Amino acid sequence: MIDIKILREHGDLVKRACEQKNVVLDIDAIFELDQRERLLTTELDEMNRQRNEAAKAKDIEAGKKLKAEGAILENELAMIRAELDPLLLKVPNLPTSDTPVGKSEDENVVLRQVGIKPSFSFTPKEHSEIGEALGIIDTRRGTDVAGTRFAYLMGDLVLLQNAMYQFALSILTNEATLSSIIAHANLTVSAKAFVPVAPPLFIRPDVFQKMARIEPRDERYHIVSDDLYLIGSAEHTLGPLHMNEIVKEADLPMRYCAFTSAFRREAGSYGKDMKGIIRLHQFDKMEMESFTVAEDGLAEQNFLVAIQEYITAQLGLAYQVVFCCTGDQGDPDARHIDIETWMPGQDKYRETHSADYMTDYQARRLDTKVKRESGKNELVHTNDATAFAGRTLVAVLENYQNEDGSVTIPEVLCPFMNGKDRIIAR
RNA sequence: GGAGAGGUGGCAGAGCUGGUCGAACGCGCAUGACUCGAAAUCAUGUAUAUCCGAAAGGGUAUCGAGGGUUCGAAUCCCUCCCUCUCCGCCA
Repeated sequence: MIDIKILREHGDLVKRACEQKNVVLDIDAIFELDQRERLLTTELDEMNRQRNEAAKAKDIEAGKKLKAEGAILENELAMIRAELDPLLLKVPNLPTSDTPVGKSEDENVVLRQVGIKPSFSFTPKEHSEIGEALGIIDTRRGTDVAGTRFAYLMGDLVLLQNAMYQFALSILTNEATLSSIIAHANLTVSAKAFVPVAPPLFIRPDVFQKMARIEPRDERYHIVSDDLYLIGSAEHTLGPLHMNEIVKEADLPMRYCAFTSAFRREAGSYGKDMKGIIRLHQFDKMEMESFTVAEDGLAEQNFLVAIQEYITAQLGLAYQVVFCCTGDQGDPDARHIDIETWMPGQDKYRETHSADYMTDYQARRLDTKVKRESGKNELVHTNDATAFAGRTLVAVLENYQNEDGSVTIPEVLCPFMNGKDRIIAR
């Protein structure tokens, strides 16, 4: 949730943010409601003070009168809050000042392109064709058993995914490696290692709401019998890890990573990316999540991007770093950066990673705070970012394909392939 | 799933025959005294949010969450959430 004080004092900023993020919201109306809410609250506080006095004096008559009057105020307040709260939840986070302004993803800005696209002496195939031919991707059976947008990953592709997981873990839990990434990216952040986590894949609606990720609900799987949602990313249950806690400043940054399945209904993307495993209802992904003090949040995001770049580069993949414009940001995001990896079979860059910086937007509702050295409590800042996802497998299949239909394993993954050959072949 | 017990401040733990309870005592923590220094000891302080105030300070709300009874609720009632114990089932 946005800081209500920003809305009070800098309504223009909030209005501009809404406009830039394509959020239609009557900020003036929210402001009005808030003003009335504050006024009534002050009034009610004063009335309660009198009530408390009457109660202390055991003045039953005065108490009865004040109670009746208070009930009217309380009613009025409840009505205003019922109107105000849902509106406040819809107020998006403010984009950082360096975020490019734009209506849609078409106006995203490519920050840099890194790596060399592979050249082929033949026409490279799409991953779906390669994978189905090798028997490592089976969408037909996936569809038969679970429906459209489900697939079986088989054999060496599962080993490859596992290798990717091991590889990512070896980076994220190693402070020396993280230090060198930091030095390489010219950043000044802590090299503290990530704590690997196996988080719940289910989340309660109220917590999901606090993460500001429950919307769009069409996109979420809801288990009605237990009123639980399936997570769409490990972020959803990593972010609330310190809900209702006040952590020590010395404990920050706190960094976590988790390799989990992610569930998405893909509502509204019918007919898009129907081939292969680029857009499934269920896919596996390794996510990074971090909690920092406010002033370190931005550098932390740059650090997470640096890790993403490192992983992608180590895999020998060409990629571009894209600064997502305001119109392509999520509501809770202040700064959103994507990594798009070159997919030769599709002849284009495709999003494989994203890195979101939420400032204190999520922490406010989660009530995750840090006790600063000064003794003051402040909201923490949160960041989340992909380490690798199912789409990284797609990139490997397309970039490492050979003319005979086989696929070479990227060198850095070989130590994690359980002694398998360097080639995935039929 | 069945039966029972319980959720109080950073921790531990009273209060729960309604009023003097934002809440005892202890531990921890902070500051000060003592000390060459430390330990021990003593003194003082030590929840969160919000409003008023330059500050000191004060008001209000919060004893799992929400609602109710009452002039007055941590204490009584209802609903929900969670934890623990026993039985059953199970990877």
